Amino acid sequence: MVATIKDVAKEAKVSIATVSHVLNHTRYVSPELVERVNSAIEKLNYYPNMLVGGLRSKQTYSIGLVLPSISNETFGKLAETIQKLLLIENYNLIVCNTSNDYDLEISALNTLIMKSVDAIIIIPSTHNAEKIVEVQNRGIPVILVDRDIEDLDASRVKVDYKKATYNAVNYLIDNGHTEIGYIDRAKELSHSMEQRDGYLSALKDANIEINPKNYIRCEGYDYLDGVNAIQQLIKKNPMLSAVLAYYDVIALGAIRGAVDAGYSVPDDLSVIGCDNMPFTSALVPRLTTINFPIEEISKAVIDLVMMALNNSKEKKNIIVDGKLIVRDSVTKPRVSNRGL
Amino acid sequence: MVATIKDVAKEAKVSIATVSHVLNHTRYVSPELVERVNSAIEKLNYYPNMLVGGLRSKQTYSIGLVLPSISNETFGKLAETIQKLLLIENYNLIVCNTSNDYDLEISALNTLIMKSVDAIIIIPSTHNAEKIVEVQNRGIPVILVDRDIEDLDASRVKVDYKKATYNAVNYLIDNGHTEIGYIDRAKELSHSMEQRDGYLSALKDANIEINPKNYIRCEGYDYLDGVNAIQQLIKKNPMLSAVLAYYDVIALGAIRGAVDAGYSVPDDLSVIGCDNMPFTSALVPRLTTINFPIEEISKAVIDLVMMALNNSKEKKNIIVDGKLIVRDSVTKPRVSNRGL
DNA sequence: ATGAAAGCGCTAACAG
DNA sequence: CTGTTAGCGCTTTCAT
Repeated sequence: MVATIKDVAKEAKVSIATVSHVLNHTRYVSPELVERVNSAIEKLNYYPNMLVGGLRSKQTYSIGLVLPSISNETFGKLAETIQKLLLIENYNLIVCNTSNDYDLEISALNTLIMKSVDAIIIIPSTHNAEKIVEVQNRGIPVILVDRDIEDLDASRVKVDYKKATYNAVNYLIDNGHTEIGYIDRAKELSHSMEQRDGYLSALKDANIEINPKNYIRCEGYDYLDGVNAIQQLIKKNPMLSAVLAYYDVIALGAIRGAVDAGYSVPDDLSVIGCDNMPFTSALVPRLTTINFPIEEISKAVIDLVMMALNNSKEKKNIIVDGKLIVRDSVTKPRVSNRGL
Repeated sequence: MVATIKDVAKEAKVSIATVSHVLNHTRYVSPELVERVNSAIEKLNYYPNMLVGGLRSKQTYSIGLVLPSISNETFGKLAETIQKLLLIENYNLIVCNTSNDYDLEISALNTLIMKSVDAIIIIPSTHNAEKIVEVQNRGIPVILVDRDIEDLDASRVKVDYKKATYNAVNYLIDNGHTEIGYIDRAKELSHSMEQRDGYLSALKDANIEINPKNYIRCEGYDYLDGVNAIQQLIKKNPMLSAVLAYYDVIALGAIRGAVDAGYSVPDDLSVIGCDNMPFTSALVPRLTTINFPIEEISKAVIDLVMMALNNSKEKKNIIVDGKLIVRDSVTKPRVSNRGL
């Protein structure tokens, strides 16, 4: 039915070894034979089966990508960028969603093991390194992205969230804000700790007292969670003049919630988001946000993957900057509370 | 290094056939042997290699998904939903982006052939059926989603865009609008034609004269393209009181562009989008938009894939509704132009 | 410079 | 009820 290497060999009147070598440029073949093989391939419409390559304990040219969700625009874009770069190197991507669920993460990892992927890129959903270590022990290199797992001997690419958040809060302080809220994620992940760290350090360095009423944790990733969070925050501290959200969609919800509560944004409430998602620059007001440098991260990931694929045992830590994108959602507070 | 079926057989002191049958429940094996095999599997941490199954010309349990982009939130969500449903049936998804480019689509299809996928789900980027027919001829079933290719003998899942757009325009007419703009995509795809058809039919059925000044084609998928489009449209026809955009992000841009031009939305300009992307319900004003029923489409796709995988030669056409989600971005025009 | 043939890990037909 | 064995399509040694 579908042509195999045997058919090509027969058609070209050569051995299958010759066909294989023509396909892979893996030893000298005389021009005439190359020509005959290529015609046969074309005539029979032959495509080599990539899976068997993997059988001979070689590469499968598949890379696994495990992440919480690709329907999140940021992660979707990341997946797409990584895929495009990988394609250049002739690798394919098998994407697995975990929905931030550890069991799903394990089953994703198991699937990728069974699919004999050459490497796994993962945005982990927990701190649990056990399964990842098992994967590594099978000889599959693992690259960690965006979120960290301590004590794991793996290459990583991360955003310097502490610095990014520190800068963002500082920007609010420079604008005269002192009652600065922070909407944090409910789940305790490495980057949340870093971000919180940046928030607290910035306040501390500016000698602003830390007010627990300005801090809230937010359950989900839907804008309604942001609506809810900001309204609670406002209730707890009516003096609140600025707020930082861990995710642009939450910031969007915060704006919506503030508007619904009769606030004007940014005049009554300045808002900063995180991720620089495409829609943020179109909002009214345009959202000031922390950039998530997708291209830079993707390139770094590819570098690390290729390094691992070249059997380098070396591990590398790449840190990228999350710059503040200044737009229109931050102004000076109506009445400066500084010193009150 | 990594355990194979042989190692398991040796460890369990049975034949590899028995191990295989225990793994696949494909013939009776006595409880004692099952027990021994399972212990051996656990002890050796054995995972079957899914790729070899495909070698024996069986299934690979991989399905290909070819679409323009997963960083588009709608397609990303679609990919994720399809993947989740497929996972229940024990299939994995290999996602390929085409960026609406035919050459990339071809190379994606070639890759999927070489990866021996069991079926291909595709949102095509052209009307060209040639490569798809080749794929089918290799025995790989193809399911078309969202966009159509005429004269192709394949199963399909589509939104009734004509009806959806007809309804949306009718809703504007019912609200008293007569100068209704339409921002169309530049690329001529099946669904654009259907949408334009719906737009024109609705106007015609309401005896509203078709005004070419109300129609514009828009190059890209960025919100700035929407900004640009609406500003041109306003310039061409200052009487414009409502506009329909082919994509929520373009609608977002249209709002932004209208606001920048001194319009108030919806008071001066009513706007309807398309896709019901998550951010639309958080916008100020909340966007009225045509729903893209992701769950329903995904389920239909899975049904068709499973049907094809069961060797059914039957082809099926599934049409789903794109309902109008009424929110706050449409009002009656300030001054009704009806009859002017 | 090319071919023959041994496997890669597994399934399934065949044997007992 | 279980084991033996012939391949699946290809890569790679070994031989020529």
